[in-house]
Parts: sequence; C-alpha cells; structure tokens
Amino acid sequence: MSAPPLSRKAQIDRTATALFRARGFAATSMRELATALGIEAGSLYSHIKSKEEILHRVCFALAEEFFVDFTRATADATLPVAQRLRAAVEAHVRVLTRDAAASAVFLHEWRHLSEPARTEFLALRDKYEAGFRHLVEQGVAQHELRTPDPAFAALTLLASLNWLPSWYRPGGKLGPNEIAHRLAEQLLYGLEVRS
Amino acid sequence: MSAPPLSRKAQIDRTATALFRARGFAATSMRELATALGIEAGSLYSHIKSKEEILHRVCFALAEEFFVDFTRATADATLPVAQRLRAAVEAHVRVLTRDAAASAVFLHEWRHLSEPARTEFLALRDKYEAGFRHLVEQGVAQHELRTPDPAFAALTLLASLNWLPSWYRPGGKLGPNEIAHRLAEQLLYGLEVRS
DNA sequence: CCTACCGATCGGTAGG
DNA sequence: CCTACCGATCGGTAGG
Repeated sequence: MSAPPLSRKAQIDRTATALFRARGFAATSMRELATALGIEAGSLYSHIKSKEEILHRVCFALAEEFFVDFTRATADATLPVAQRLRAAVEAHVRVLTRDAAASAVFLHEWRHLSEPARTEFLALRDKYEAGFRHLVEQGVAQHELRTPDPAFAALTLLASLNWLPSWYRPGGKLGPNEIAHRLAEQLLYGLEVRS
Repeated sequence: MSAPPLSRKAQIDRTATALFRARGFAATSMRELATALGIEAGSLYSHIKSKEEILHRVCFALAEEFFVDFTRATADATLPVAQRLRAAVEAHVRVLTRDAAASAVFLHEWRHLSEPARTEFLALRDKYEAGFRHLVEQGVAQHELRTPDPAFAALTLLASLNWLPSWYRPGGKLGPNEIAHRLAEQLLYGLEVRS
C-alpha cells in the first residue's frame, strides 16, 4: 500500500500543483514554491526549466488520465449506451477525486499555458468532450436518452461534474465511488427514458 | 433602448472585468488596463484607489444582483416548491447571461480578494447557496422532489448552471430565456416526482 | 543545492 | 490625465 518515494521533480510538481490550486498560477511565485519545499528559489532550476513547464506537465498528464479512463470505461460497445455513459461519468468522477488538486489546475489554470500548448490543450479537451457528446447522440438515436440538444446536454453534464474538485476533500463522509454514483444518478436519471 | 454614457469609473470597471475574465486577476496588469482604455497607468488612480477595489466592486455588485433576483423569483410562497425552484434556476441563469464577464469574475476571481473581504464574500455565497438548499429541502418534505441529499443536490444544481459564463456569448443561437428553460428542464426533470 | 545577482515588470504615488 | 518615478518583487541565470 505504500507509494515509492517521490523524485525531487515529482515533489516540485506536487507542491506546485497544491499552490496553483490555492492561489492560482499567476499569483504563485517560484520563491513561495521553493520555501514550501525547504529550498532556495534558484535551486528549483536544476530540476525544471521554467514555471510554465510544471503547469504544462500537470495539465497534459491529467488529460491523458481522462482519456485512458474514459476509453476503458466505454470500451464494451455491446452494452446499452445509457450504461456506457453512466460508466463514463463514474470514470470521470474517479479521475477527479484521485487527484483533486491536479484536477482543479487542469480545469482552471490551463489558460496560463502559452501558445502553442494552449491550443493543443483545448484541442484535447474538445476531443474529450466529443466522446461524451457522441455517447449522448447515440443514446438519443437508440431512444435510450432524450434531450433536445445532445451537445448542450453533454456540456452541462461535464460541467456538473467538474465543480467537484473545488469541493471534494479525501476522507470526507462520501467516498469517491458513492459520489460518482450519486452524481450519475442525479444527472442521468433526468436524461434516461423511464419505462 | 440606448444606455446612458458610462462614467470613467464605470468604464474602468467594465474593461477591467473583461481583462480579469480573459487573463485572470493576478495576470492582468494596471498598464494593460490603462492601455485598453487609452490612458496612462498612473491616470487610473484618479478614479480608483487600487486594483483590488475594482475586483471588490465587481464581486459584491454581482452578489447583490443574485440575491435580488432570487428573492423576486421565489417570493410567492403559495406556489408549489418545484415551481419556485424552477423560477430560481431561471433567475440565476438570467443574471449569469446579463453580464457573463462579470459573472465569470464573480465565480472564479473572488479568491484574490484579501481579508476580510474574502471571508465576507464566501459568507454571502454560502447564504445564497442556502436559499437553493432550502427550496430543495422543502420540495423533498412536500414530496415534490426526491434526492438522497438535498445539500449535495443543490450544490450540483448550481454548479451545473455556473459553467455557463465560460461558454455563453450574447447573440448566439440560443437566447438567455431559452438557455434558462433548457437548463431548468434538463436539471430539474431528474429531480421532480413524475406523476 | 546555495549565493549573488540580472533585467523586467509590478502596483502605486507625487507633483503638476 | 500625464510625466517621472518609488520600492518591491518577479522568473530565471552564472558560478561554484
């Protein structure tokens, strides 16, 4: 159950992520980060190249996690679409709760990426949202879901989930699985056709 | 239909709000703001006292708008609770769409307020959220709504609405009223008891 | 990983 | 509303 010790670089990423979440990327100084790690500001640069490099790594690593877990959750195309959408929602919530600080940075600080990273990031996000949109569209086509506007519904669904990192703390009264289930229930029951 | 001309101070607030939304409060410099207004940085200070004063005014003015519109929308206690909640949702959406830039700042930049303003702001936000929570609780008590956790449901509901300013642009294919109606329909139909 | 430092930029002010 | 400027702080580097 014990994790391997973190490399210095990984420690920097983790501590920076927590600071970026709490104060925002622009308002976090490299001196604050260094102090939090117990070293001097200049020393950071033997492990990283720049402040933005940290943000880049955090944002793109989490994008990767979202894709991997979405793909695994929805892989079985023989299941009803509504069930696959439910699995995608629960997978999304589990990624969000697995590292809430990194998730918050992913959701809110990406705009401080400079070009071309910012455009690449937005393309990834669009592609991920398209995965949800396609599920909703298929669900509507097969009369498992109903909504006047699948794209609108998919965005609303994701937005409803993405507020979680600003709220979730590990060890709270609700565990990740229970949160995932409740959110899926509250958000999808209104979409699913009742028999 | 034409609005009265803006005072210089109001122009500063408006332009700053747009910049705060696009770049974030911390990453927006007073020199950028001055340039956007066609004046020099030092000149800003004959109209305002500080950068944070602008943020303070924007955040608290919008909080006031949310309270006023919520109160008006839910004033008639003789209506069914589900109907009052629906009116509150639509009122919330209309405030969000009335000034999407100010709404985005209200939602995401308040953490750059220094104390005691930050604590005051969070207290107002909690009070506003409590208004929604109480409606959900009443709805459950009167068997008009169903959810295992009214507080959780109320927060999810608001979060689902609050993603709108990052997405909404005036003059799009959906008007404010249609957006408000669709969101209420998608989010509440899953909560309301079907007869 | 530290010391010592760089040029740039920050929010804000004085005086007109 | 501008000019000229302030002390502080920023991200980052050189050399050890």
